[in-house]
Amino acid sequence: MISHVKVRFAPSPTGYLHIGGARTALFNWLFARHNKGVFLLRIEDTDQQRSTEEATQAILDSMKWLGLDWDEGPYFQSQRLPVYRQYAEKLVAEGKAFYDTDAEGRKAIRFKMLDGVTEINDLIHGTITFDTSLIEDFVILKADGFPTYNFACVVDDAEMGITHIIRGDDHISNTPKQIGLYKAFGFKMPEFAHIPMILGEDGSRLSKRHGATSVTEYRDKGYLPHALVNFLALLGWSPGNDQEIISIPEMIEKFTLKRANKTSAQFNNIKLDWMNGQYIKNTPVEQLIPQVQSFFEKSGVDMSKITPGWLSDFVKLYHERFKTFQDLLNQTRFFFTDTIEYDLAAVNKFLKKEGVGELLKEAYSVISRIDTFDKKTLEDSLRALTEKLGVGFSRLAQPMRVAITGKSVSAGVFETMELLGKEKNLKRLDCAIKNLCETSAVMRSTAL
RNA sequence: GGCCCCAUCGUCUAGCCUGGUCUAGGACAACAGAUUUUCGAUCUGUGAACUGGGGUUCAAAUCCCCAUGGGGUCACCA
Repeated sequence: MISHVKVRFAPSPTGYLHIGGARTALFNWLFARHNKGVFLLRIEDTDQQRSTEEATQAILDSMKWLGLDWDEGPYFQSQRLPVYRQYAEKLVAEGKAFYDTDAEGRKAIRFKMLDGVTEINDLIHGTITFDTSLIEDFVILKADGFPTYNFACVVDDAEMGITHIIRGDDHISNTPKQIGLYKAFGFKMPEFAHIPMILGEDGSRLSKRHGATSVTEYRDKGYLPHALVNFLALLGWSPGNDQEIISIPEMIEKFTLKRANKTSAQFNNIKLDWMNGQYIKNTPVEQLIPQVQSFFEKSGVDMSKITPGWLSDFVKLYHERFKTFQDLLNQTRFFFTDTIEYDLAAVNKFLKKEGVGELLKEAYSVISRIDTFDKKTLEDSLRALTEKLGVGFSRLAQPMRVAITGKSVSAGVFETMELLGKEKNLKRLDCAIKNLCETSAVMRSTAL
């Protein structure tokens, strides 16, 4: 454990919190918690054009949803303008910075970059060397009175006592400028740790065209926050063994920068889905129920007639079979609507077969006579039927599944039928029979 | 283009610092088989990588150099 650790996450509120930012925040948080240090949040809103309050809110919401609680802040740089001005003027007074007017007539303060060699002792990369004569005198205070990123960042990190700067390695090239500032002020130098970026699934920089890239999108698609955190933690860090599912306390206990990677990682939705499925399985049904309820409601499903008992059976039946709440909804829409979508391939493969219509008619009459409509009775009577007719049970089960769910893939057919209820089962069977027996038309989306 | 960073299965990674135990381990995905009323569920299994070239060394995935490839950055954006 390193003593007196203080780290920060310092996003700029120009958009939602994306996956890469979330990972940076997570590493800082984990580092702070592991070392019993302080995690601070600072909003770098020095771009008057692009900063928005909605973005700030979205970032805060995302952090909370992920469970990344901060101990200090959020501080807003826009509220510290006099501080930056004062520091900038100090440099001017000492001859380390100067006023400069550009071609457009804007007057700003520039920092005099000293020529020489600057070394960064990066905790992840080791020594990185820069020739500072290649770096121009950069603006530290803009014409609008706002500081630039490099300046505000250094002033704040120093004033706020940040000991370790953990950030994306796209900031490596900013570091010599910031070190120049630290030296000019005589500030105590922090440690730097530049973690690799997260790339899109095709290996290029993460952007909107990669689909979901923001934390809120994953939340809205029905992912569990702990699963996302677990997945993100493993992107660029490893506990050192073969463990894939790691609890937050365990992550905190094992997190060290020494085990952080240098290589950028490609995001992989498929693995995230698998991981989320693992977390779903490990979550007790009782906890899942309210989450399913609210996700379905938000998605426009009419849950008003759903009883607690039914919902409980429903979640139990699908517990091992869904990866995200959105996935669950996609799999089970046929329960909640009278207009089901038939999968054409499934219809052709199982319904449009010789003798299926007759078989379904027999099943229909058996089912219509069942009074106690539960899976046990259904199984007993339907199996008895196929035995009587001398056909394998799957000859009946498959067409029935398609007729009832519209798909060839579903949970157990009896459990599904029980949950769906007698009336709807009969309606859907009837519809299938009619389509098969009375017309040769292809079933598509059929209103029941 | 200048400067900087990086380089192990398709993907995430272990191993690298402290060369030998690596005929390179795990996970996701893929594929095959099993099971089952179906499956995107479950179980079992298979294929799959040290970017290339030089060194150093008895010995290199591990250390050094070069090449190549990928990424980042060069704003009064952050």
